[in-house]
Parts: sequence; structure tokens; C-alpha cells
Amino acid sequence: MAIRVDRQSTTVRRRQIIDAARDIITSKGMESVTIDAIAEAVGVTEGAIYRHFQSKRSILSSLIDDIEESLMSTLRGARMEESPARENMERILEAHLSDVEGRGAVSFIIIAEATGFDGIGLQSRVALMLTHYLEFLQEVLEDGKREGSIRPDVDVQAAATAFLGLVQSTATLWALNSYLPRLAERRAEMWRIFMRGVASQA
Amino acid sequence: MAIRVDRQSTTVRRRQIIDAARDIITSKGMESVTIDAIAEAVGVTEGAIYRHFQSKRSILSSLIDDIEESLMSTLRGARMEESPARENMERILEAHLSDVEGRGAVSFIIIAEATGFDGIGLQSRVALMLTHYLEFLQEVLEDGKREGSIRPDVDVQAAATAFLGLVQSTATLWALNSYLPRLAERRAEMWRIFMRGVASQA
DNA sequence: TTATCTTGTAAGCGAACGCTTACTTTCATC
DNA sequence: GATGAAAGTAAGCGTTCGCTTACAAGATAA
Repeated sequence: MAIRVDRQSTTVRRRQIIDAARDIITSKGMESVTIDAIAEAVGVTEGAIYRHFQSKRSILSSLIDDIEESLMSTLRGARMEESPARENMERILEAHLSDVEGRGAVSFIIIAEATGFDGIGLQSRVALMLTHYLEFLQEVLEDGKREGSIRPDVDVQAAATAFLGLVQSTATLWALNSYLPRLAERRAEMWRIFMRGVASQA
Repeated sequence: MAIRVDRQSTTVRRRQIIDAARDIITSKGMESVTIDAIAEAVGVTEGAIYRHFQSKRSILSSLIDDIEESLMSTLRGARMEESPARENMERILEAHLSDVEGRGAVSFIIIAEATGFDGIGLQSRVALMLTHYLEFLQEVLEDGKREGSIRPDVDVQAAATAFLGLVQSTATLWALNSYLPRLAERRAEMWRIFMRGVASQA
């Protein structure tokens, strides 16, 4: 009676492991991400995990790579060259907040909890991701200045930080209350507040 | 050779324990808050901690009580009845951000990391604190509507959430980068963006 | 003085966690 | 079919952490 083993290549397993880590974070929070929990989700034993990653730290590091990639691709997807900057910004906000609503928005959970990453040395990795993220927003805001839709006197760094705050506070409230009533309306209203804050006079 | 023991009353020890927990969070992050670390900071052994608190969870719970109290007293201190709502809001933002700069702003670290509190059942406690916080901001914003300085059509819930976001994103960036250049200017600019977003036309 | 309550210590228990080791099974290649 | 690399398992090691227990000693009041 041979035990049936589902052998998979490292390429496949690495993906499964990263996806499992992400799922656990969104469903049960960062502190529940253990090698054992990941192994169970993937359907192998703990030892097998170490065939494909050298440490838990490197799993999380790869997850952050993955998150940064999808975060930036969301940004790039929402920024259409031919459309006005304010519409691009609005699409970005919409994409983020429907991410919060739909899938729990791992990216912003990671950012929020990154303060406690010091022990495994991933704090600076998250800081770098945030820098890339904010730099992209700043570019879009600069586009808006060039077009004239955004006031020339706004500090794009401050504006990008404020924009991040919109998403972050919404994600926090969502995570703590499990849901937010009328998130779609909230999104529209928050957009109005932000846009009036940075827009040129109509 | 009798060992010198520094006996203290429960009242005193409870304060010291909560303060130690707070200090550890701001200096080394949530994950470093262990009974052992707290005991060392207070100057007693682990066992003694349990003379004054029944569990780690109850220490953190008391800390959150403490944080809520100081957070709300900051809010009440900044809201002067005779001064216009927008000045009250600005004072609140200023108080929060100088808290971030000066003392690391435990309150917002706690809020950010509360997602992971599920394991010890403090998530709903933090959610409650946030609710009280947001309700207060909403009151101030309603004051502004009554005065006419804030647009009657803004959703105060969304505006309060956006305001929280300003502080949260700034606190996150601060925690990850250890410092933010020109935070005072950043604060002024973020205030301008927020205020333009909710203010009536001048 | 003595009894009692309170605050403290030292030692260690049990569980969880990250990770390693010794060994087995599958699979591609010659 | 034999061989060796790759992928898996079971067991357990060492550490950390929250918490408990048995006992000692300072404070207070009769």
C-alpha cells in the first residue's frame, strides 16, 4: 500500500506556497502565517516547504515581490496615456478600494503590519515597495499639473501620501469591521474630497 | 545577605507595566511585547507580572483603554468651543502629527497592527476605539457645517475616514523610514489638501 | 509576637514555531 | 533496468512564549 504522493516541480510549489501565504494573511491575519499552516494549505508537510524556500523570511520576501508586482500592474493598468490624469487617479482609487472589498487587499495589510517586520528584516523591503508606489502616484499627479487639471502649487509628495491614506484607512476599517456599509458611495465621496483638495478651480 | 526587593503596590505596578508595554511598542514594535520584556523593563520577574494582571491579553486591553483615553483627551483638548471648526480640525491634525514625530504615536501603530489581534481577541476592542475616535471627528465636522465653513454636502463619515488616513499614512511612512524630511511642511500641505476638499467656497 | 495578606522569586511546564535530519519515493535520463 | 537528482515524509531539536506552582519575605494589624 504505497502512499500516493502528489509530486510537483519547485516552480509550481513556489507559486502555491506564496499563494497560500497570501490567502492566510487575508483570511486570518499576519500572525497566522506559520510554516505549518502554509504546508497544510499546500497539501504537503513542513519539511517539503524547505525544499522550495530556504526560510520563512524568504517566503515573505517573495510574497512582497509578488504584491509589489501586482500593485504596480494595477497602477499601470489604470493609467491610460490618452486619458486625463484625474481620471487615471480615480481609476486607481477605484481599483484599490474594490480590491479591499473583494479580496481583503493583502498589499495594504502588509504595509500596515510592516512596523512589526523588524524582527525578520523585511521592514526596508516594504519601505522600498511603498517608495515605488508613491513615486508612481507622484508621476500621475505631475501629469495632472502639466494638463492643468491639478493645481500647480500642490506638493505631489504630500498629495500622494494623502491618497495612500484614503486607501489605508478604508482598508483598516474594512479589516476591523469585516465589512463597510455602502463602500461604493464612500469611495465616490472620498474621491470628491481628495479631488477638490488638489484640483484647479473649475 | 538579603536580596533587596523593591516592593510596590498593585496600583503602581499596573501603571509601570502598561507604560513598559507602550514603550516597547514604540521602540521595538508590537512583536517585541513579551511578558519577559515587560518584566525586565519594570525590574521584576515574569511571575510578578501575573500578580497584577491575569494575562498578556488583559495588559494589552488596559493599554488600549489608556491609549483611547489619551487619544480622546487630545481631541477634546484641541476642540475649543469658541473657535471655528476648521481651526479645531487643524489643531487635531497638528497634535497627531507632532505625536508621530515626537513619540512614535503608539495609538496609530496599534490601529495599524490590530488586524493581527484576532488571535487574542482585541480586534473588536480596537474597532470600538476607532469608532469613538471617528465619531468625535464627525461631530467637529458637523460643527463646521453649522458654521458654514464646511460644505453642507460632504459626507462626514467619509471625511473623517479621509482625515484618519492622513495621520495613518504619515505614521506608517514615519515608522518605516524612521523619519520623514520636512514633516512640518508636509503637515501644512496635507492640511491644505484636506481643507480644500471639505471647505465651502471662500 | 504572631498571624495574615500581599508582593516577590526561581524553576519549570506545555505548546507553538522555525528549521534540520535521516530516510523514502518518484521520475527523467542513459 | 540501473542511476542519480528532485521532491516528499516522519520525527524531533532548540528556542521562545505565556503562564503556573511552590515557596520566601515584607507589610500590616491584632
